[in-house]
Amino acid sequence: MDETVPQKGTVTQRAIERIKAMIAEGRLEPGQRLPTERDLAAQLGMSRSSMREAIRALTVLGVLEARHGSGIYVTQLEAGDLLETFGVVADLSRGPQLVELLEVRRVLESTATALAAARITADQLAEVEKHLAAMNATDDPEEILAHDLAFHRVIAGAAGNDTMAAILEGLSSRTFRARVWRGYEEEGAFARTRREHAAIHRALVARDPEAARAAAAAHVGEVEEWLRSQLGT
Amino acid sequence: MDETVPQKGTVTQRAIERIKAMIAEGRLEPGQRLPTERDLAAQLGMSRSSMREAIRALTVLGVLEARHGSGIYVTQLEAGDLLETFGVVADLSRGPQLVELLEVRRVLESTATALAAARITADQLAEVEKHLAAMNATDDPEEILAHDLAFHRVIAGAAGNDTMAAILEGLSSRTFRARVWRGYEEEGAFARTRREHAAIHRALVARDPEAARAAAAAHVGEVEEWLRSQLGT
DNA sequence: CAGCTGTAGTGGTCGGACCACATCGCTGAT
DNA sequence: ATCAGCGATGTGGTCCGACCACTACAGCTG
Repeated sequence: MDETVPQKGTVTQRAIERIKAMIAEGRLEPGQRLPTERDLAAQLGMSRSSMREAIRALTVLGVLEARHGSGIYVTQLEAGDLLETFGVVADLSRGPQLVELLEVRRVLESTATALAAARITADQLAEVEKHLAAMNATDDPEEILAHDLAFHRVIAGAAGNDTMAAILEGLSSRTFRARVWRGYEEEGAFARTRREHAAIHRALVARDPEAARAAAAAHVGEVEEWLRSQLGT
Repeated sequence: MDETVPQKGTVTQRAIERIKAMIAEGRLEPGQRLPTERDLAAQLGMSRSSMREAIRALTVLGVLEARHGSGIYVTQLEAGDLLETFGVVADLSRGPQLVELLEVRRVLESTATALAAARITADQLAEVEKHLAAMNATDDPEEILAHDLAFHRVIAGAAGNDTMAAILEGLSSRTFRARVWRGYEEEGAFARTRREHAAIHRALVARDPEAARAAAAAHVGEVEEWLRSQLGT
């Protein structure tokens, strides 16, 4: 009788599934250290090369973390770890897909902002105001963009849903915003952006979720509409 | 003078960035075939092993597709390709993070259902009804789950935003639903689920976005609340 | 012309070697 | 006895070369 299980897919793919399964079944806890690459390969009856490819793939997915000279560890499996790859989607999307992505962001960002209006603490609100002021105090597009991102990041964080915040972080990834930003700024959109941010801030101060939701939706919607018009060219 | 660029991170990591950049810059179009592993490795001045790890990682991310004996190709970079990995998040999330994930799903699902109410075609509506009927005609949990998933999939597809549909697909991934489903069914929740699905269907037929949004939000919210109560144990 | 076949080229797997780095125990001076 | 310094060990990172499995296509065969 042959005990060799039916080979489905590539060896590396099987290794990925096996490791994922071990984590899903709780046999590997977050933060725990895995056996060495050499041992793992031996356990699953494959070469170290194939096992390394599996580990590399899971590392990129944010499931594992390899520390040179120390070992391989399971990440904390928190939202930030696993959703980091979400940025790749934003980076590689083009044309109509960017609009769809922005539409998703509008939905999530407006919800997050509404939640934040109800839950934001005084400290967090102070941080929001810090970035708002910094944004209005300079004309350097790079700096404005940085504070713009931080502005929304603090708000998303105040919404109390780390998963949602992590997704929004990915949707607002550096290159994504930078690409849209380039042409956007040359239409005097800065002034409008500042007004919109001010409106969001007002709603947060007033602790008015509905106003916050509307302001955030309008804010993202502006960019969305602009991008949509660009595609029609 | 040394021409060797400053080595940042691992060789494999650099290869991943380089290939991603090539795609982002449009030097590699969707569907296009890449040079062979051996050539790519030579071009970037690294070993085939390291290049293979990079390719494997991008394959898992849904950016590349390797066809044994044929070559390596860029995927269509559509929502479905890139967001397939989103299922991993759902598979490996536990406890409070599952609730957060469900909260995100509630937001997106309700929006998608509202959009569907305005845009769904007769054919799509017929498909929805097919799964609704099949779902009510059996008591086999497995089959019910399958039609449940299909029910929501058709609706998400009718919303007209493939990106949103792909994310929802990941959030409703098989194992994710199966895990929640297990205990959920033993509380007579089937009857309630059927009522909720009927409500969603009614809203779609009436082409009433607001009713659809409310019905979908309530539907997901029910599961969300149940899961939240389970964690309190 | 259709079908088969052989062959070159591709990704998939393997094993081994060596390098770079982290860790920890040992050494030896204080 | 304490602790700074150092060296051995083990780990992931990289490279190489070989071979296997599969695809694609040119060329042959009927």
